[in-house]
Amino acid sequence: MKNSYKTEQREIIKDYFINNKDRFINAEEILEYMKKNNQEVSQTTIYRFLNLLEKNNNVRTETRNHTKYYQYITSECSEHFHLKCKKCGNTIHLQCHEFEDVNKHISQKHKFNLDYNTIIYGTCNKCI
Amino acid sequence: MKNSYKTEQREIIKDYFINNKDRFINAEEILEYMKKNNQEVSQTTIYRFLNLLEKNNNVRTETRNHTKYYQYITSECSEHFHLKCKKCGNTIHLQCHEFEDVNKHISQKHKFNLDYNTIIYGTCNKCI
DNA sequence: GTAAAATTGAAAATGATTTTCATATTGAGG
DNA sequence: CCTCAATATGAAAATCATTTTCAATTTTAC
Repeated sequence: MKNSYKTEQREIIKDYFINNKDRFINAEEILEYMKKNNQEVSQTTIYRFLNLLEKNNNVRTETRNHTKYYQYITSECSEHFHLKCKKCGNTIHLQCHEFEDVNKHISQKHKFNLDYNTIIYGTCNKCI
Repeated sequence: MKNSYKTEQREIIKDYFINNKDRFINAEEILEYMKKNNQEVSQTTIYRFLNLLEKNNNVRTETRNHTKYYQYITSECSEHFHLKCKKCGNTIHLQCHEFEDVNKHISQKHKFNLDYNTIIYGTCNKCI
């Protein structure tokens, strides 16, 4: 990461993100996790690291209930789109050529480049 | 609106939304608009009305910089998707059969129903 | 090693939003 | 067109996630 030093705390937080890459996590959860594992960190440090990750585009974010949630962006998930159910929160990894074809169409005809880190919301059939 | 009374203030706020239906607006902007037009409202009332609109699915929302922005949902914009540039904020109204076809595909094969009020983020060619 | 750059933590500050509580307004049903 | 229960309002205080401040510590480049 540019202009940033490696610290043990940051590595642990990053690992926690990677081990929970299918979920969105907020500052409070990280703080609790660190406490449980007897890792000393102040919440200030957590917030600062989260801001850094966001600035460097290492995370997707989502705001619910006045609090910001973060999901680490792994390369394996940066090549397809994600459909997230607004009700149950379940996420579908959309790895299908149909959508890729439309993506190309949108890029060529509409001059717009969809962001793989965008989350596309809707409702899954279970939750209708 | 269910279980709600019509009040002059609410009508004015709603009109303001409709006259700015292509933009996202926050509580502060509404408060300023009301002041300029010598309409008495407390910010409490504005926040309460915004929450009501959200609960009733009358608005799309977006959070930037710790503040929540709202866009009124008009029927004319509830039948196609919206691509929003993360950089310039410009929005493309995606009225094309290609995307509609994929939408059907996603509904049938992936058992997922995209939400027309979802905003799909990316970057427009001007901003690359 | 050393120093400059970056990180840390505790406490205080910020600021958008919510809550409280007392008062005023709305509209459905007589 | 009254009445009353339901709902809306405003001012001030409270909340709470996040940021700032500032002094002290750690990291890494040279």
